[in-house]
Amino acid sequence: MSVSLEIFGDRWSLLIVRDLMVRGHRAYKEFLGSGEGIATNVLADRLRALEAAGIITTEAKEKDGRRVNYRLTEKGIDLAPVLLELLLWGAKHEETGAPCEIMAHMAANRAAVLAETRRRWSERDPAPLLPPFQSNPEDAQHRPPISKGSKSSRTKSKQPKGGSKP
Amino acid sequence: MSVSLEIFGDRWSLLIVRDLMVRGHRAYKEFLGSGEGIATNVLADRLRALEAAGIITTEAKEKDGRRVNYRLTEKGIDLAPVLLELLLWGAKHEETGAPCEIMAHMAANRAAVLAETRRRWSERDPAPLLPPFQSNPEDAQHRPPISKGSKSSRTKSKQPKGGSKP
DNA sequence: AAATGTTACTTGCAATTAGCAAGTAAGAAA
DNA sequence: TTTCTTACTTGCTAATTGCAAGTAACATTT
Repeated sequence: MSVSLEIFGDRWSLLIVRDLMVRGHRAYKEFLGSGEGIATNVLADRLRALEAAGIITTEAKEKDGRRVNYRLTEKGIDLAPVLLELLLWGAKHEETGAPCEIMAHMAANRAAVLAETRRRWSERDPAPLLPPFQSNPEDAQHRPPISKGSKSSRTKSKQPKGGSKP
Repeated sequence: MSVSLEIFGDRWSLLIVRDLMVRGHRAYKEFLGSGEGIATNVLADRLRALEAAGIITTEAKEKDGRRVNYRLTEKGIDLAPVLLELLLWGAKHEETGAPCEIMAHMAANRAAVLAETRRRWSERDPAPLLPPFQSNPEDAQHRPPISKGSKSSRTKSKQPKGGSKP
């Protein structure tokens, strides 16, 4: 466990993995604008570290030569149970903005949620499994039930406090 | 999740929780000598933060007035699934010194392991569930199979590299 | 083709945090 | 009464983080 925590024992690494896994993030700027505001140098550093640890890969492909595609490896997608338990723990014990019907469903159907997560990964399904939940529901614009996402068309607002935090 | 990672999104907090949960740690110096070598000021800070987050409690009781007893709260013991998945992930993907029969057993019997962990917590069972695994097996002195521990009678060797890391 | 915009980063610097060694106060043991 | 233990704190240095401002490579617009 201490070896594992050397890799993602920090504020950001697991959030990056979560963004890859449950939101549909592929590109650098998507992580940058991802709610909680990681600094760009730290993001670059974490992506490098995650790649070095074999948790993500970076493919510079696609027709647009600027863009880089980040993707989870098998080792990375195997973190899904950890992320799920962390999400459920947070939903139970901290006030996240996560709707409790969804959380109850995920808690009762862990295996199905994990299977769906892995399916989305292997099929490169780009739709987010979960949207970014808002802490204060009045500024949530449209929240789909599950796996039918608002395509993450988020403005680049900085959200200095009380931002999204599933 | 980002709220949760604000609490234990660092190198040490989850290791402290693990020491409380699966090794039998109660006292300050036990954490200090716990293999991976946390600095004393950082340990004091993390214990304070974990207490503030409601994950552990500190009782200054016991007949010896110097000693402080650290203990997981319900919220803290609810982290068991997260820790278990992290342990299993590490055993699968990183070379921890964890014997793979034990890991296979835990992977196949998650519910039983979690039930036993919670039982030990509620009954204040002080015996370690898992010993500190060694990376290089030649300096492992005696490794019990499961939940029948070597009472953590460890020398206070500093283990500067390649130490114990379940 | 030139100018402008995008994307994925660096670089430099201030502020926070981690790590180390050395204390110290309260209590217990010799 | 001295010495030992335990759970810390304090001071200092080194590393890490966060912010703002670049920059190189490509793409798009005019």
